[in-house]
Amino acid sequence: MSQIVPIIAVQSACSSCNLASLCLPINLNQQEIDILDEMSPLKRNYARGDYLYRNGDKFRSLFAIHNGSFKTQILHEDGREQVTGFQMAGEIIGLDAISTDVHACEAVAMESSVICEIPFNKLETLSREIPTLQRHLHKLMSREIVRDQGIMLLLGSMRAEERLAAFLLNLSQRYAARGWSPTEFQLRMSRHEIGSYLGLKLETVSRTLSLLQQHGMIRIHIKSIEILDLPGLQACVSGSR
Amino acid sequence: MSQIVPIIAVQSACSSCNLASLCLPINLNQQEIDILDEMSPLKRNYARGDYLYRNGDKFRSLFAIHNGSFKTQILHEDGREQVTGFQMAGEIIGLDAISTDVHACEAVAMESSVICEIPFNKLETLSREIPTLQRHLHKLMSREIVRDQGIMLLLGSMRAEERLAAFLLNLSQRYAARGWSPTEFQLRMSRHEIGSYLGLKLETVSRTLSLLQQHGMIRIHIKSIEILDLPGLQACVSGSR
DNA sequence: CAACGGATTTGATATATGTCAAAAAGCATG
DNA sequence: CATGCTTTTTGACATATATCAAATCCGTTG
Repeated sequence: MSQIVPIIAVQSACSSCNLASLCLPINLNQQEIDILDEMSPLKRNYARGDYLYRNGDKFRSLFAIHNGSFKTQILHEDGREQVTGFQMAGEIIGLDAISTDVHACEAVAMESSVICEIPFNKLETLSREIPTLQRHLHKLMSREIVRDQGIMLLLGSMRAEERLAAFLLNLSQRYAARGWSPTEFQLRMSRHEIGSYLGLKLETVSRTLSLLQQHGMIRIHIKSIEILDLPGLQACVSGSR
Repeated sequence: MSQIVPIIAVQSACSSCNLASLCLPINLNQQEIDILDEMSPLKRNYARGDYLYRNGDKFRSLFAIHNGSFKTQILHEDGREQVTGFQMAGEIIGLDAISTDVHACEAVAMESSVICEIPFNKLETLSREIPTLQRHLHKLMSREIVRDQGIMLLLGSMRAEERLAAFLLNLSQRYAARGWSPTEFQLRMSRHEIGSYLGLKLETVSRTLSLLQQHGMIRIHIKSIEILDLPGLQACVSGSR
């Protein structure tokens, strides 16, 4: 699942939260940074279970995750729901709402989190003045498209074991990109949520994780996971069929 | 699958192909239109099976389909492939390549087609000068994200019959939006390609279409399809489970 | 620390879809 | 228009995942 990449490049040292430093990390000159800082985006706390936005909410801002993590999900009229992503620090959510000025999905905090709100009107205005920012915004959106297509590949053509392997590798890479351990981390989401994301039932998720453990690929206990055999997982994903 | 919408609003009367008229249909004033026309995008013909771009090609332009239709697909290293979309007249492809400056998938003509090439550098420059165009580009990209998430929902939580119903409804809507019959049209793609798109094997696609026919929802013969019961198909998609 | 409720694991079984195979139908070619 | 190749349909059977159910584990709360 190499198509699934972190939404934005990672800031390991992000003390202050403003557009220039965290939300849109790019190389700008001082003058451009000053302009950005004037936006002084709002910073807000969210507790586990809080909604960042809901289906149908009016679109005003993009949201950069300062720290913590979120899940995004679509709700279908018949009650079906599909988790479309798990987002972590440094990633930006809300891009789907630009198309209709209304949020097409909902975002829920998976733990205590801090969010930078980026008013989209301001962002558009600024990106007309700062080509680097404009280009960055475009790449951001395009990367989301590529990520989604990677998930389509996963959902459309991988078996349960391959899906789980791809999922774990993706988490591993994103933790590594943040300077955290790529082999030992806590899953923030339940089996049910993993299942929804991967198009599997929670029992299948549980069974398949047990299987990967039996194969010596991982050690897992509830939410604690240790990856023992990264190349093995990669082979699993690439292992055709 | 109301999430899956046409990529851009449709131009029923598109005699000339330039940014102002077809490729990026929006409301601009005359001055803005003149600016756009200076771009005078290249117009080129493609035969069935021709590649518009391939995996790994350097990204330079977006492509607007003037007429005809294309499929886009991802190739996985192990030979797996996933059709990520079927595009028709008025839709824009290539957005995935912005993220890395390299095309992440390939686009193949499904019939004789005419393409308008839109140099992306010029588009970015122009969209800094024309806010309406900038907003339009953003909506274009966001709509692609929403579309992809709709497919994730389909692949992650629908059964074969529901997937086919959603697929047919989506085609129907897009044909209708172009002023063509929403209930009678030719499928441009093979059962294999439909299967790849919907995460099903071609035999399952064939069987399921036969089933929909038995239920009186459609009349299908090879590539000719007539939809007999639009509400029935809608109920099928929304019919939970 | 006991008790409760939700999450996870595991087992037994059901079912939807995949796989393999063959026939039929359609389409292109000489 | 006869031939051969590809696509589609249909059947029989295999298998991966879903479903239903129960036991266990875990975290929370009083």
